[in-house]
Amino acid sequence: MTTDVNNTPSENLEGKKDFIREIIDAHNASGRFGGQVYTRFPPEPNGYLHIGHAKSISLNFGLADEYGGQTNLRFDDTNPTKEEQEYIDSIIKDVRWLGFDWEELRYASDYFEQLYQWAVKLIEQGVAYVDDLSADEIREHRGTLTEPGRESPYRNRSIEENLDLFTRMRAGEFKNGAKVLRAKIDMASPNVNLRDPVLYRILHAEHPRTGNAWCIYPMYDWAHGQSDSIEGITHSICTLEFEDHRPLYDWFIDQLGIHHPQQIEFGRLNVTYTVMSKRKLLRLVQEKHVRGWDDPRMPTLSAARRRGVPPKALRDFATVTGVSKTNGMVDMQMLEYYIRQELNKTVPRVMGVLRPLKVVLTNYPEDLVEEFEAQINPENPAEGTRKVPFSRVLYIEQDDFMETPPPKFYRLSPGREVRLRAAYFIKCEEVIKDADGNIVELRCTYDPTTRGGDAQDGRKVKATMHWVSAAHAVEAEVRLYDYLLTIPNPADMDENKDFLDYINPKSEEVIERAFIEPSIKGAEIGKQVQFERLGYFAVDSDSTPDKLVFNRTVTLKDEWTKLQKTAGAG
RNA sequence: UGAGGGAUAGUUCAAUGGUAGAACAGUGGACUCUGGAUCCAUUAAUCUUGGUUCGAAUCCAGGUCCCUCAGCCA
Repeated sequence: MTTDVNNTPSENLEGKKDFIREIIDAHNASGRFGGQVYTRFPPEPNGYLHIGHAKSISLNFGLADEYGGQTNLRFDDTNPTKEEQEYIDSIIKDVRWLGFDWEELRYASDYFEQLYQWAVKLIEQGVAYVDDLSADEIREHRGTLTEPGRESPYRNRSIEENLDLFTRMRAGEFKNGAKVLRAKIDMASPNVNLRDPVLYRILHAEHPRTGNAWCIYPMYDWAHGQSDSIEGITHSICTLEFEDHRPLYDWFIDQLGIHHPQQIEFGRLNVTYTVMSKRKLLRLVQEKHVRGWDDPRMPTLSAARRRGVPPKALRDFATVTGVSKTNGMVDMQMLEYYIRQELNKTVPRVMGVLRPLKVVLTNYPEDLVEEFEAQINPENPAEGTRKVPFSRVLYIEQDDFMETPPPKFYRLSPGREVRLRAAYFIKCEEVIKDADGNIVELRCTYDPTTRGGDAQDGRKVKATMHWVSAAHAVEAEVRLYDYLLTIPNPADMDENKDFLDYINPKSEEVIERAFIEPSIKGAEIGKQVQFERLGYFAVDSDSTPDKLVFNRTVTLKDEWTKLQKTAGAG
């Protein structure tokens, strides 16, 4: 049922059980569900899945897998005014991409008829009634957190009248908001969810799946538990904010006398420097602060895929952050660690120069072109080598040269010798500047005896740098991504500011003309590589046959940048 | 001020009456044809006050702080 989920860190967490697994063990010990574990992932199709969902998905599918059970994907599509087919499609795609496959694909809307019949049953049992109060009046009657509510004047209608009215609600006799069906529980309950919750509202709206078959739609509380029950779910895992709903979840199921799943709540996963609420993500998209749901800066799964994040990194991240009853804020660097870990093992190396500085090797023959063998992945030599052409005119990274090098700068500077990866040692002899004093070219010499990068005399060099042959380089656009926000926790912003005020202006930087070694030619959309010394990159969907576009998935860890930052701060 | 939850290194999790540990982050070092990777070392925590106990992060009592709930959203 699950696929491609081996070798997750959970293997290293053996013996450590979180509270959910302990509950399941207890159920298995008592025989409550006959040893069965059947879970479900129940998104509402009103937006794209994000990293927080990845945790819920991994948990639900992972649990079932561990206990030899099954998991359904179920769309909680009970509110047609907010839901769209586009979201259904993207969710299906994202769950698959994450590496999971479901036992059954279901929709809450599959159960509309059954839910309706059960509502009728509740009316017949005298525990549900049609209320004519307006939304405002209902709110007013509900009381407050500290004061009990008051009963609706329509609360004690006869069963016959309720049945008649409910039938006519379904038949479309009433306008939106004219009536609702409510459960008759306790208007004085200290838990406001039990103060006669609404079961059905009238919504003359077209549903993505049921079209115009219905004009009354069940509320979450009425639909969710019963849907779980129908599917034979044993453990209904949801987030903390539903704790107060559990008594209601249990109440409905007990009234109906049907299979009773156990609702279990766990803490949401938040990550620093981004936002995770659907409302905020929707604003980012609608107000065009990003280019779409899959803009690589977004925390959505489709954005992660586009940016080049391997699904295994997300799964490992979900596993290692654990499950508890605290709503935590995990450091984005934790996620980045798992992204790097996975990509380092699996992705080929390539040399690419983002900000080119021309280097002319004055003692290298004009027309000579050599080809060097460079390892595809030093982590896995079995992958072999690739050929990289070398010639008299090269590009190196501007950052790799300093005319007056500060302490601890190991790279190229006048008179200093460095290694060009897999090629030769070169030495900087002369710096060429334009009229404004900008460095435009370096004149260097190479040492032919260091061919392949090894010095015969055993002399050492402090830096090995990436490079690209000017005549052979492939031009590409490269998009560098940084954190979406300038502050780790959006909750820490000034009260009179909006989270949009904290969008990182450098969250995206576009380099129009970068130079990549020719082996990159023909790379397909989605192809992941490491640009040596720079980071991991993936070919973006904006690429065309004529022009490659790369997204930086994540940088490499970088001691030098860190040194500069700490020096700048001090 | 009603109800329901929560509080352990900077962060996320362990420890379930018996030596407070891991991962990420940080720091120092080794190694290196990626200032990458890897390896080694290291800094760093039980919200608070009492109580029970030979022994408390864990049990009990009081306090403090944080989160969620008053949609015809989910």
